[in-house]
Amino acid sequence: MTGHDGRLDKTLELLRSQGLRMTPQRRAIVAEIMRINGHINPATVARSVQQQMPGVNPSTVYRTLGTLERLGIVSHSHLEGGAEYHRAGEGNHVHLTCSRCGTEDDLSMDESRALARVIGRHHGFRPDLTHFAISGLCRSCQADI
Amino acid sequence: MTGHDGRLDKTLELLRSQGLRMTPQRRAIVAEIMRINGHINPATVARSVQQQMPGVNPSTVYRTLGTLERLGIVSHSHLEGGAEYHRAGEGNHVHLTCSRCGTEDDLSMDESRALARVIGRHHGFRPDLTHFAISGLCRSCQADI
DNA sequence: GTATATGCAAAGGTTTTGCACAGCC
DNA sequence: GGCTGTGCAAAACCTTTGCATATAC
Repeated sequence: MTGHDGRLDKTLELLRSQGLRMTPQRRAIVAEIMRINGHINPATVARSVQQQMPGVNPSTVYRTLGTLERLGIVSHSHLEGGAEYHRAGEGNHVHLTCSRCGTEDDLSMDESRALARVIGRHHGFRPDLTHFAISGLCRSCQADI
Repeated sequence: MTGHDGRLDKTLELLRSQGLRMTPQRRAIVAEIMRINGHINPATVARSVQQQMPGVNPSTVYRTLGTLERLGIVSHSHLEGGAEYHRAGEGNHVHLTCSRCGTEDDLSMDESRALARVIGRHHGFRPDLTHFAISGLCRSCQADI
């Protein structure tokens, strides 16, 4: 059980309670979004929805995602717009980026290993430290808020 | 001190040692890439370079990044091609994505907190668990390799 | 001189926006 | 009927590729 239906129903209810209209397109798009586990890619959602309901325009999907974000149902990370590179030799340690001031910091090798241990413990999941990037607030920005 | 110059010099030396040619454009692009801390976004690099050296074509930047990747100086993560959304309520736990089979898993709240503790310990950095996405290999894909 | 790097142009994909029309309430 | 949501079309942006030209060696 993944809880699709529960969260779908709750979302539709919220939309209605906000006076938003229940069009077939919106219903299909929201259902698809709630069906997905993990990351929600707009273009992918657009393709999936079009398979069961041809003629749904991609712009409708983007607008629906915008609406859901305004309501706090989803949020998005920009990921700076596309593919990203990082220096290869530095992949062994984890990058911390402050989302407020942009400062970059790194975890030491030991800290990175500790982190990988926590992640691997119960899942057997081996994180790729090369692809690690964690955003958050650095110490001084926390103090400023 | 961030070590721009050191890594820039080493990179240029490596390029030369590979018989690659030192054009002004390449020099400017590599310098910009080595100047950046954290993630390197091709389009952003293209814009920065064009500011100091107008007329540099974006395709040159992409090709330079490809060259650097072939030499092992940088590597890239696809990030699935663009902006991504996730359900807001679920931001509290960390997503694990298997880069081989695409399976998605999550850390429990407790595990997420343990992870945040490791990150915060020596840096005072408060990670934004909403924006967390870790790629790696799940247990069964590790076995397959 | 030759092999390589660049610019240019075209094409494919993603995302946004204005406008007219359709359809939910 | 009024207001919202949708489709369509156009445009902006990112990225890749082929080809002719320029240039580092």
